[in-house]
Amino acid sequence: MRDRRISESTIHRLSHYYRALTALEREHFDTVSSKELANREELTPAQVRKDLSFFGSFGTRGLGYPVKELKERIARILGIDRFWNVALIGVGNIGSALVSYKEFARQGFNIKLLFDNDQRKIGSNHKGITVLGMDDLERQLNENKIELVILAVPASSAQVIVDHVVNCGIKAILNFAPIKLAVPDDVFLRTENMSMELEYLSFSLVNNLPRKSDRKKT
Amino acid sequence: MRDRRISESTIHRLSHYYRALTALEREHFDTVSSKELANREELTPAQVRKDLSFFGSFGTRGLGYPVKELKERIARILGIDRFWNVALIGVGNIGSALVSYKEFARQGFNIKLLFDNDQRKIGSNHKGITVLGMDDLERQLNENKIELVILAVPASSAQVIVDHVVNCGIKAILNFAPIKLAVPDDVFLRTENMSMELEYLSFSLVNNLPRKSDRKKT
DNA sequence: CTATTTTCGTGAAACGTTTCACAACTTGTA
DNA sequence: TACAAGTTGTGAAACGTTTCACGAAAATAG
Repeated sequence: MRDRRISESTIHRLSHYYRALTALEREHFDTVSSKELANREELTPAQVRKDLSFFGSFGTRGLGYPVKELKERIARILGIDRFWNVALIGVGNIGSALVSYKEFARQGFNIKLLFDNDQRKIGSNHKGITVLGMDDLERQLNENKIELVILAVPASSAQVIVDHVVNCGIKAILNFAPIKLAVPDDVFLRTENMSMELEYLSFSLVNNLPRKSDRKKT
Repeated sequence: MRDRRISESTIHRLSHYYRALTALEREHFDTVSSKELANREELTPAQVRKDLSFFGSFGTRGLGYPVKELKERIARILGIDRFWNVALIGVGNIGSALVSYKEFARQGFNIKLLFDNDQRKIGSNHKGITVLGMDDLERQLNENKIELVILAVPASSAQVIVDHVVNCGIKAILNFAPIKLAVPDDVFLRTENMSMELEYLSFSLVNNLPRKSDRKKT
């Protein structure tokens, strides 16, 4: 074992492989070559092999990779071979869309609790979940063993709320507010900035950037 | 300055600079140093300078960069110094959230048209926009001079619909379906995969991945 | 059984990006 | 004017990622 650090891009590509393998399984393929896997996600065979070899070799020379085993293995690496209890804070436009977003549930992310600090929303019901007030946050997160929090609040209140969430002991946060949030070093924070990709498109249009691929790097 | 190709990461960082500069302008700063700009978006001063120098030098040695000019310049580079006519296809959970997403409008992306192929949704109203049927797509896109399409349809129908959109002459598409779409080389396509960041978080939690700031050498 | 084909796994090479380090320039002070 | 402090712009070095190329292994055909 040489350099034991895994890059962000590799992890993101694992998500792609997982997606492709799910399709391959549905199509009843037993094995898949690095070439086929690469084609499906617009990568190169060498990159697929490098990525997968990072976690040990489970391909068979002359044949390829076993679809089912590889899929399970990647699920385990990504931590989606289990269920995650998720709380969602902010039941506005984005928030209420995310409650119903089936892809999350499909990957094992179960939104168990909803929070908002708008009195008019507290007590209301979304997909069978009752919206709670923020004062109850810590007790509810603990009692429901929440490990992951999705933040869909306005940028203006995001930092205050993320501080509160961090104080409750949460170690992983997905932020949808278009703002840079500060968290302690032991908390994992990822920010989903939906305008950024639109800006990338407008940049491409005005600069006539020749296309390389559809994939994101960071 | 020899290599004339701009990297995807640089473009994404421009979005970050733009965001920071918007805040700095609001805080009435006239100039900003690469150091300050870097701090605000958790980058390094050298990287900020390299990125900005790529588009010509507009900083002043000893002083920094002029906030207002730099912001305008980046807006021009990103193509957000103007308005874009946008159509949104698929008025489901995600789609209807995006109609109300203020950040888009703030950056000049005006959602002008809504489409869906569900008879029950056609004719309904979202934020003052009437949902149209898909058979009217080409005429409506042309008449309204739509340059950019956001796709918020189920993965199962995404490819068919993107083909239709491409046939209408659209050259830039933002896809929210968690699937790899095929488009001709002259069409810009970006895919927003919201599960991917959740998967990254679950990976981080199960692998206790040290954050970048932890690995920085002192 | 042997030859041919397929495909993996991986060190090395190529390529790309970030950081370093410093000359050059601007501002401010006296 | 002279000098100190601050900051850019940029080659060069360091670092990181992707691609190449090929040996090894397995499958397949004859």
